[in-house]
Amino acid sequence: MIRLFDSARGEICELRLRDPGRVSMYACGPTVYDLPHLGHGRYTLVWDVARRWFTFRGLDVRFVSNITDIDDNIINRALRDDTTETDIARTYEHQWWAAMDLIGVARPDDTPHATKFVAEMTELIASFLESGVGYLTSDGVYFDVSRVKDYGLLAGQPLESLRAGARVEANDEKRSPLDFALWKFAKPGEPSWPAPFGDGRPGWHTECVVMSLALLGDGFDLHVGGFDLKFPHHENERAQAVSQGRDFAQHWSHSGWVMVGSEKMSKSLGNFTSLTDLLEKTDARAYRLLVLRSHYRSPIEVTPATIADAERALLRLDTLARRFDLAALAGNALEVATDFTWTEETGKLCEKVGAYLDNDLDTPLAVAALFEAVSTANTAADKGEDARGKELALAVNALFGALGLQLLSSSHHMDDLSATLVAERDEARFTKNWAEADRLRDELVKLGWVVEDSASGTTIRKP
RNA sequence: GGCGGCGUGGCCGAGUGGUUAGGCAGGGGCCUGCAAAGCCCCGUACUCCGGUUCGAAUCCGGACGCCGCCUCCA
Repeated sequence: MIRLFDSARGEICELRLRDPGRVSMYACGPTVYDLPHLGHGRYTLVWDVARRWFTFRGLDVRFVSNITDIDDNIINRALRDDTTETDIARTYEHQWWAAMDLIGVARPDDTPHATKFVAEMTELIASFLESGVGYLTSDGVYFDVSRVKDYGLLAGQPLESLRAGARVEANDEKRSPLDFALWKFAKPGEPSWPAPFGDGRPGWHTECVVMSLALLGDGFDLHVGGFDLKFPHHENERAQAVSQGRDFAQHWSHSGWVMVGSEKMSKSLGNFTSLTDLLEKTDARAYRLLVLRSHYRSPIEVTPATIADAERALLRLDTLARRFDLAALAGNALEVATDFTWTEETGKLCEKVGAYLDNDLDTPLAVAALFEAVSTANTAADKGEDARGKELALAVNALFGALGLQLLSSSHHMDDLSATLVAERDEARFTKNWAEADRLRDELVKLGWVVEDSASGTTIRKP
């Protein structure tokens, strides 16, 4: 049984499935108007891990995550860059997937694009106008939140108190500052789609409710995203669905944000680091390990220091992979080692790690248990229990693999010169010519290698 | 103002009332020709003030500090 904190209920509860054995899961994807930043990296990693874990548990997961390819931000960016909205969306969607591939986030099963669902959106909006839940103003169509009984469910407070805190609204045609745009009429030169109530473009909240219901159907299992989407975005998605008497997501989960110093990283604060930049100078696996080492609902600091810390921890795992000659498991692919054979000892490890992960995706405890198993494996091998060490190492590899973290035994290819030096050093050591052996080691170090000796000879690796 | 969260050893970061979190860094040792890697040992921490309890980092009350949402935001 998988348990997960539910933002609507405010407690950890069982993830109940509409169809036993199958998980339908939706994550709001990016608006493609800029490079993805570390916050995008965090939420995609968190839910990639969840998806992988569900899959490892034998569940058939259908994961849908959209691309918002029409939005005010895209229009503004196109104006700024003196190009078209289509060009901006295409450019940054490409950047998005490139970053996702680098960071090892598996592609969703479906990636609906908002512009491909406009017909469904206008149909929905028309029905809102008909029922009176939606209303026209001079600049678009708005949704009357007072028409939804339990509006504020996700925000955790009633409509009145939300309204009390709302900031002064520029648009005085809205009945309430909490009402949101379903549709925005196009200004001259802006991209627009035809609609009986006036040509224009859909509002963000309408895009996601339409796409999630279209692909996953009413009452799908799990809707996820970053905490900052909980209100108003997710609240508004839900409001639209329930105002039509439709079942929406049965379970809501939100992931914590990335902090910069003591502030949340966000587009509006302008304090973001692009994921693309990070991945250029860092092993992407370090970011995944950093994310895994904290709980998904807690804020994390991503700084050069915390990344370096994760990189050194990763080194310990790669050293294990090298010592036991572990095969690198599939990175971006969602493959699960279903044919893994557990021994009594590794079975217990799997049980322990699994219990942590089943309980609100407690990756920090799971990772701690795996690091303990690394020590156990090394100790076993040190004592000459090679088979036992190997079994443990294989299990650690399989379980990290289930979380999408690849252990690498050789991440760097040895060039001819280095290979020659290694061979010469083996010869020097064999003949106990220590001076020559040390000289050759110095040469290898100068070439950027870390030299390690063992009974079977010299091995080299990058630091 | 409303709602929610956080405050743990040098750093990062878990924590279900009592028994080792884990990682990184640091110190000592084993191993090694010397190293590296690995292994063993070492820190006795929980913002503050009360309270409950045989016993609290963990529960209750209060104080202080910090953060987030209520506006676009993962």
